[in-house]
Amino acid sequence: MNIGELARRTGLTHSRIRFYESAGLLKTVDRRPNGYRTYPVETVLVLELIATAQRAGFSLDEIRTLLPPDLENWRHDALIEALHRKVAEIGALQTRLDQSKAQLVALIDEIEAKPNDMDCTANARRVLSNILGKEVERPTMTAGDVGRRDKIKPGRAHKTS
Amino acid sequence: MNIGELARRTGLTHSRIRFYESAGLLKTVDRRPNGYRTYPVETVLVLELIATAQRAGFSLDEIRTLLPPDLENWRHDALIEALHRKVAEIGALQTRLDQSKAQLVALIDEIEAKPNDMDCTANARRVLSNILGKEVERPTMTAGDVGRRDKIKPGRAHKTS
DNA sequence: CTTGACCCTCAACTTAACTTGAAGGTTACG
DNA sequence: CGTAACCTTCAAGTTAAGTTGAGGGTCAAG
Repeated sequence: MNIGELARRTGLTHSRIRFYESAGLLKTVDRRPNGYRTYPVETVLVLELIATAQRAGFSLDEIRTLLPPDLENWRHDALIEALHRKVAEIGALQTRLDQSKAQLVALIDEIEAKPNDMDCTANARRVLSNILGKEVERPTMTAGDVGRRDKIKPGRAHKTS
Repeated sequence: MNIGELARRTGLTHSRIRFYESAGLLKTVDRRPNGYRTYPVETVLVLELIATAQRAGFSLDEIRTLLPPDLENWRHDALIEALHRKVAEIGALQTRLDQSKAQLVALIDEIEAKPNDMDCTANARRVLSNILGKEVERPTMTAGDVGRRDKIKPGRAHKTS
């Protein structure tokens, strides 16, 4: 079949299919005398497999190294190992996401838990110091002089401000 | 302070800090007579805040629209809303990851659950047909003729093969 | 013979978030 | 004075996974 029909059957674009070929995911494609690419039916499966693997989080690079030249001759051990690795990777990502989410939720709570008698500015400082885990100094003197403490620590190789 | 010390204090690279400035995250930076950038101490906080927000999944674009010109004057409502949106986004991503992970685990099981009396080729077909949710025809005749069924459905505008 | 639907190649563009490099000014030390 | 450690700008490179466009063949119908 021509690339147009393959595209229709798989839902991919022409350019994407050609790109996969150039990326080495599609092993030498046959040509008709006029130069048109011609594909065997299995190619539909291969492309669907690629798309599925991508959705599962595999990069094209990973997919290329795992895809066998022949759909029925998988490198069994490497495949199983890659699947396990990917599961672990997803797990790690989930852990990070759990943390991020918890942090965001905590932040929301904290912002909304402003004591009635506290003004917004003070609350901003309070929240800020909490999320960054450090003291946030309140600007005391006329703004513009903050950080203008020159000549402190004349130790070699770098000045402060 | 100079960019070098800011970099040391935040753990970011010089180039990254300059990049943030050019990306509009750092509002006009003061210069010394010699052209060197000079930063007030708060910049350390701003940069740490940016890094933290990034870790939580915010893009620089999002961060820019949320960062107030002044660290103590947040756009409260927009911020809260953005935080809620991000939490929801993370939730959606987690759902997708759960699915991917489950699919991968199922795939591993399936590959390893090959009946003793089935050969690898047949198992590959079985597994393949399961993950793609369709029948995978076994190659019957001499390979090379598969998909060469011409002239079926002569419907206008595109030929098969 | 023209029109329209196909197909081809190859280079350049896209996005995000930076990095790298070239070319050069500034400052401090010895 | 040299040199090392700073700092400057600006352009171009990086990665992934494609997309877009220019310029040009092919093929069947009317």
